Amino acid sequence: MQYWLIKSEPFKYSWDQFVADKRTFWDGVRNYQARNNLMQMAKGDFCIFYHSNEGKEAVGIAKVVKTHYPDPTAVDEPGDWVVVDVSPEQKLKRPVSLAEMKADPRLSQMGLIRQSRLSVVALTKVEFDIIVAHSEG
DNA sequence: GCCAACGTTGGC
DNA sequence: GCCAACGTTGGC
Repeated sequence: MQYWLIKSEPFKYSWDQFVADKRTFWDGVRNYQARNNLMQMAKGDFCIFYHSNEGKEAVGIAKVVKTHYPDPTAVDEPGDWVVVDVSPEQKLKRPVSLAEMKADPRLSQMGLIRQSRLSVVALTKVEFDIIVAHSEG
């Protein structure tokens, strides 16, 4: 079991849209590191759903329901890009802001903060649990 | 709107 | 294969 954080601009694809869809394929990744992370995702892995730009906060938890397959939106593009299927697991009781995560020294090493541009980053179970704890605190 | 960080591209 | 130039992302 692994843990991840996936970023989306709410303008492009918001948590509410995700919940309405019940399931989506996570497309648009055009970065090799992020793609490699997608390829490592296993069925049942949990992902923190993070709103970038607008909001800048973790808003929910998604679950990987299908492992990687070719990105249907990238068939005409060079490179082998992939997507995974994810479903909403639960909404966080309250969003956890980036400022709050930055303020927690236990999260200072997490991928989101170390490499803020990466759209799919790995989390440790500890980091995942800390974020969830913040949302309940 | 600016800027920092980082990835990608292309000339050599 | 190196490195400068450029583009993109995302926080502020």
